[in-house]
Amino acid sequence: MSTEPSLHGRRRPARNDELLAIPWLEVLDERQRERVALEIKVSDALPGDFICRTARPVTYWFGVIDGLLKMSTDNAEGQTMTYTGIPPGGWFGEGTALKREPYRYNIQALRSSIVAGLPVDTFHWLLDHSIGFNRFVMNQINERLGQFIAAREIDRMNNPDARVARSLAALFNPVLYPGVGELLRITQQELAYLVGLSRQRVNEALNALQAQSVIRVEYGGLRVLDLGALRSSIFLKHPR
DNA sequence: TCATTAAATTGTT
DNA sequence: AACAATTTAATGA
Repeated sequence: MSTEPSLHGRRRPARNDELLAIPWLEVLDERQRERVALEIKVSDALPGDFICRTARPVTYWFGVIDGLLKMSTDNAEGQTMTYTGIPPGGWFGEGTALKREPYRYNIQALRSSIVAGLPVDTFHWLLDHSIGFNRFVMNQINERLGQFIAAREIDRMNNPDARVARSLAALFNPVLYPGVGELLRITQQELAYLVGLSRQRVNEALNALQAQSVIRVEYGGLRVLDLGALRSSIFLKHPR
């Protein structure tokens, strides 16, 4: 418990290029889009900054414009458990926003990030007035359910290469994280934090995946070549 | 814009 | 965990 990190950077209106990075804006009609765009707030988060914390009241529905966040929680023994990373294009917290309950997770920036927030009242207004928005949120929740089931599977795998592969596949999910595209900006150290392995082991796994032409390792990021293979882990037998 | 230097990231033991 | 090698970012003329 040293220095308390700031809750977030100062909030400001969203710039135009930042609005373009918000996937659900395009399902709204012009009137709704114009109204909502004015209410979206954006903040720059530095590594370690909290976007939201457990037990705090809901203020916003959040989305990642750029950067990388992690979702975690502290258990009774005081240990931090990391659940997932959130790359660009990802929106989260709709569960708590829907119920107007306190946040159940900590969301922290893993690197310098740009985070957008839609006030909960506006979130509810959209639910009441836009069918497209409802469809987006429903689709989002459904897709995440699939991810959590996959995450349980990942946790039970003992093969580190498989864990890295499946965790990567989750981050490359085009529905949940449309801002990622082909190239995921993430360092091997950051990925190691998310997967729960050492950087060395992650490096080894990544090179194995690269050798199978499933991904390409780049400086400061990873490029998917075969998302299906990443998901199914068919390459895991060591063909030598 | 280019060259130099510092910082970040990766590869390896 | 330590260290060398490589890549990018920052600086200043």
